[in-house]
Amino acid sequence: MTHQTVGHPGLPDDPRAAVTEPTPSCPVEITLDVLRGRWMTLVIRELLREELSFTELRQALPSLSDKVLADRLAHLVQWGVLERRRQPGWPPRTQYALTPHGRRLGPVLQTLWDWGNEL
Amino acid sequence: MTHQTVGHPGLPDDPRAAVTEPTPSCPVEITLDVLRGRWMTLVIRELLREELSFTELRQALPSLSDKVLADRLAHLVQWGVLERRRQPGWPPRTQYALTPHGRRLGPVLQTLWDWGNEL
DNA sequence: CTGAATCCCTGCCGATACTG
DNA sequence: CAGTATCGGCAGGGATTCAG
Repeated sequence: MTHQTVGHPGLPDDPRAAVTEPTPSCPVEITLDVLRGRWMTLVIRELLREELSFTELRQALPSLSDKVLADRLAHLVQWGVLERRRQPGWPPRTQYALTPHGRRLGPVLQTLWDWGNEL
Repeated sequence: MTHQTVGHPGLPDDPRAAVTEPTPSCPVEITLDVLRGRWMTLVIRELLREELSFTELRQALPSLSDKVLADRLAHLVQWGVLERRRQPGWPPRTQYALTPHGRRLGPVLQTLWDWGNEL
């Protein structure tokens, strides 16, 4: 963390903390964008336990459709949260594993859990 | 926090941490629901600085429309994040201030900032 | 097995106009 | 001043079908 402004304790001393409209360069927006969308946190939770294949994820989250699962995984790969490893041979198999950056979402989700669990 | 499960380190030992589909009772979903929607984090940021009236918020976030601002404020009041205080007399004036629970969103936003700022 | 393509439905968000 | 009412555009998400 950088140091705090004197006038606004608790807010980062960064120009992006002073924007007056939503912008993709704001770190808070970035994180919320990674987490955005139904099923997203559950997919991440499953992969925090262990790396899984497409089908294993489907079995873990039976009500999640193929299309949405593929969307979520592609989204996370694009953000550098997930690594996708195709296995050669037949039948095809693709393993999904969190990157180091992705694994650091664990504490973030814990923070969200704790606040939501308050009161 | 409660203690951790042995088999799944880093995940809360709570039935709600094992759900297989999105549910409103999950604390993570609760927090993300509070934070959901465009402009929401900026509105909260403004109120973390100091309590403000409707018009002061409009001035702080000029591109935010009346309707959406009213929606966001009502949403936050309903979640117990904001307290709404009507001043008697004319012209009408309504002050919005974070509750203690709402003020604890400061560290949550900081966590989101830090992760999004990584790399 | 691991997706991509398509269709449809819903809910969000913005703009505008209006009221106590 | 502090909202509400109404409308329309657009993107998200689910079901189904098809392909490498």
